[in-house]
Amino acid sequence: MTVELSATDAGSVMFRIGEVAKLTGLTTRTLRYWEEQGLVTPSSYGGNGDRHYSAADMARVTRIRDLQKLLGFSLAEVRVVLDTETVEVLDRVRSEWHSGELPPVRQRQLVDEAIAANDQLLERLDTTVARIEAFRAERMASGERLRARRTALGPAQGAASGDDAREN
Amino acid sequence: MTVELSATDAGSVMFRIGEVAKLTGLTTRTLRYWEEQGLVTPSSYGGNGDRHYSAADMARVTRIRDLQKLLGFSLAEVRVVLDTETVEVLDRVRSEWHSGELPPVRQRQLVDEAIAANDQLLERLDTTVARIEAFRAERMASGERLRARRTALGPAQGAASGDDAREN
DNA sequence: AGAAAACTTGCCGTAGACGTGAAGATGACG
DNA sequence: CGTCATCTTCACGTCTACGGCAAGTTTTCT
Repeated sequence: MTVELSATDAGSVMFRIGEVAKLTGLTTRTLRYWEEQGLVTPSSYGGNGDRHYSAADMARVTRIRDLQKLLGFSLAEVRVVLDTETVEVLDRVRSEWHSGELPPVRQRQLVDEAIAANDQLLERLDTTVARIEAFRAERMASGERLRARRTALGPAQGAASGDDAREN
Repeated sequence: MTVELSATDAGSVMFRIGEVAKLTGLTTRTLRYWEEQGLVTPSSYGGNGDRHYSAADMARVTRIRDLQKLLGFSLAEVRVVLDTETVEVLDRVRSEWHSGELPPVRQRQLVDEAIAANDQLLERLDTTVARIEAFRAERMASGERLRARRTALGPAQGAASGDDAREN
């Protein structure tokens, strides 16, 4: 049960690709593919090139997985979301550490882009929710009709004793 | 603007594949593919084999599209949903035309199955909406922070070439 | 030490959901 | 009657998101 960790980077805990796979329920192939697509890059590599994932990397991996599996985003869409989040983080770091590393014009541009992307995403979310709600309403009505029909069909008799008489 | 309709079937309005494509935003290839996959079959064919879609067929097409695009269902999953809906329709038809064609036990069974499938679908809709709402809340907060940061960065100054007018 | 496990980089394969012509038949129009 | 727009049925091409194998290296276990 010893969790195989490599802690070469300044004492911070690092995971190997196999561990990340097990912990996230993904495959190593998927992780390499995501890296290939520029979605998540391990923060360091070992001598033979083996990947060392930090806790932050892990978080990013699970985030990608959630966006993809829970929200049904394509990897391209995931990329957009992560990019705006990255801008946000970078912006915070920059403003806290030493504001003014890159020209303010560029800063404004980045933030504006992030805002635009975010708004677009929000819009999409709203229309999607609205449509799903409409569909839900339909299904509710459908369920009402079905239940009415069932009560009209007579009392419960589905729980017969063990051996059932097969009808056709 | 003449909508090309073919009304060969007892006066009921029929659409040709191209019209269905335009009205639904799909392609003719997609419609043929769905038919090939047994998802939607035009209720009649012309002499040279051209497809005639009824209004009910159209409804089924848009339903498939919504299930697929809004809820992220695969065509296999769509098939399941449509099957239970078919049961519901059959039940209505049966009860309206001449109730009692097949044994009530079987009727009850069918209705129960439809109810179960419907409830399952509703559950999935709810969890999906819940996830999206949660994500939406995240993004809203993110947007707040981004906007705060932007106002902190100073007034609009994209004066260079005027491609700045991004406002909502 | 030496086997076994885990990792690496290729590179080709696949399933789902269509796209994209090709080649030919049909019906409407001037 | 020729042309044009649509339709038909193959049949191969494409994109996404990986799966899987090979051949080689490194790490870990005993």
